[in-house]
Amino acid sequence: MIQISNRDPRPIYEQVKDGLCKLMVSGGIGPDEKLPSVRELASGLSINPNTIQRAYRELEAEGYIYTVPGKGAFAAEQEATISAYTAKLYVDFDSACQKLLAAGESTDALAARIIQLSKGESST
Amino acid sequence: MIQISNRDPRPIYEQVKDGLCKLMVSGGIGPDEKLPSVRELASGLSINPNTIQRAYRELEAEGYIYTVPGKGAFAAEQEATISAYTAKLYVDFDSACQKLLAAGESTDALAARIIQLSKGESST
Amino acid sequence: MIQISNRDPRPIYEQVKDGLCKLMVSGGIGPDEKLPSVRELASGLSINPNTIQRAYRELEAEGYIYTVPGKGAFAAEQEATISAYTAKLYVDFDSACQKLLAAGESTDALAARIIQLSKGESST
Amino acid sequence: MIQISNRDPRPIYEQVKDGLCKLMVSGGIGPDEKLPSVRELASGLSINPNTIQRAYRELEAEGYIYTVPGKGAFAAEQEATISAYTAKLYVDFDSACQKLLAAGESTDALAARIIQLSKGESST
DNA sequence: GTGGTCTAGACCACC
DNA sequence: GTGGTCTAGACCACT
Repeated sequence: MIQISNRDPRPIYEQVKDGLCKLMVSGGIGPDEKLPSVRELASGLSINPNTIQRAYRELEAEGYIYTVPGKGAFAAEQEATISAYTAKLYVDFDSACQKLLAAGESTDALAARIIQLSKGESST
Repeated sequence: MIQISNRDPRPIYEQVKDGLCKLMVSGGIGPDEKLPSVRELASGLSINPNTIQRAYRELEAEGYIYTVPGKGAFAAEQEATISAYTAKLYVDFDSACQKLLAAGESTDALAARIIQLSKGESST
Repeated sequence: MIQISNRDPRPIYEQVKDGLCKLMVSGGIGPDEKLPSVRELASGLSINPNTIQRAYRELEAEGYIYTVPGKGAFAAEQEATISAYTAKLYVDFDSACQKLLAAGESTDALAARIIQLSKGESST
Repeated sequence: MIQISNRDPRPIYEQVKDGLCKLMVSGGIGPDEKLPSVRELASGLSINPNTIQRAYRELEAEGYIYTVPGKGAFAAEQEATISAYTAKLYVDFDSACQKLLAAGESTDALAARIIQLSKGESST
């Protein structure tokens, strides 16, 4: 369910973090549900376990998950997770909007595009 | 007129490219107008000339400017420049929107935020 | 396997690009096969690593190779590579032919010369 | 009659040399005919006279023209001029052919292309 | 003066 | 180990 691409300029561990975040936010992984183990995910995605480890470590530091030594990693409460995640997304959103507005695009054009996107949501 | 920040995770040459693009798109530099020379901009921004040159080289490869050896670099025709630039910006915009929509945000919330952004627009 | 000559008026990074292209087109390097690392090739050819890296960067920008940070550079799919490469070569070919025809040479003379060249073909 | 382009990567003086050679070879300028003066050509092409001067200097060194101090520059005998010029062109032609043959193109394909070029000689 | 290339060597991020 | 960025400084070609 997590997509890793070498053509993506982002480092692998970030792609892993992003994939797990999406799963937790969209409900694919509920609160307090166990995440796949490092080894499991590593072999499943054909990625070095160290890379997965780093993703988990950072996710924990950012509060998205908590790990119980000897048991594994678990999704944190969704409320906090979601609000933190969407806050991050809004940073990118604001940046993109401001650049487009500065480039002369109208607010109506952007709003129309959003509606269009919400309908034909297919790729990516 | 171009802002360089080492807190920005992007490499310096990309920040320079972005700054110049903005200037050309917003009309700060008209078509066929001369851009600052490599050395000039380098000393102005306290950046190594090689770094500036890389920005110029890539801008030329992407069609934003054309350079005449011995004379300097000049802005290309705006039509192509602007459409290519906004197309790029829309890629980021679409990506941000899709993630937010996937995270459960409503189209109305995004549209409202755009209007809010268009009002409190401070810097270019 | 790559020949660099300072008698060649072309910059070194172009000679490197050309050499690598030839290798990939002729099958010396198959699709998805790993290219020599930047440092390796640099020391092998007694060239500064920065110069090699520029060649790699441009080859990637032109779609001939793709590079995975931390892993190395790999040859792209051959189909696109070959067609793009021969298209480039035909540009030079056409230009040379047109000049010769304009200078009064006959098509038969050129055709005969091609056959002659195809026989006395020595190096790759 | 001479075309100068900033988009052409070749230096201006080479483009001027090339333009004059073509004129002499194609008969636009007959043997012992006077070439335009440096100043004349410079103002006509909106080019620095130094650049024209360099083109003339090199053409003389290569035997294409001869200059009579106080009188101007004149085209040399056509025989020698043409053979030297076509010899140069054949170097490019051979190089282009060899690369294409090495890339797997057939001699027939090249011969066919030449005939095609000789008919629809329009652009460039 | 301009841009273009090259070298040398350092530092960083990722795997 | 890998590629990516940046600096410093030199040299060349063109105008």
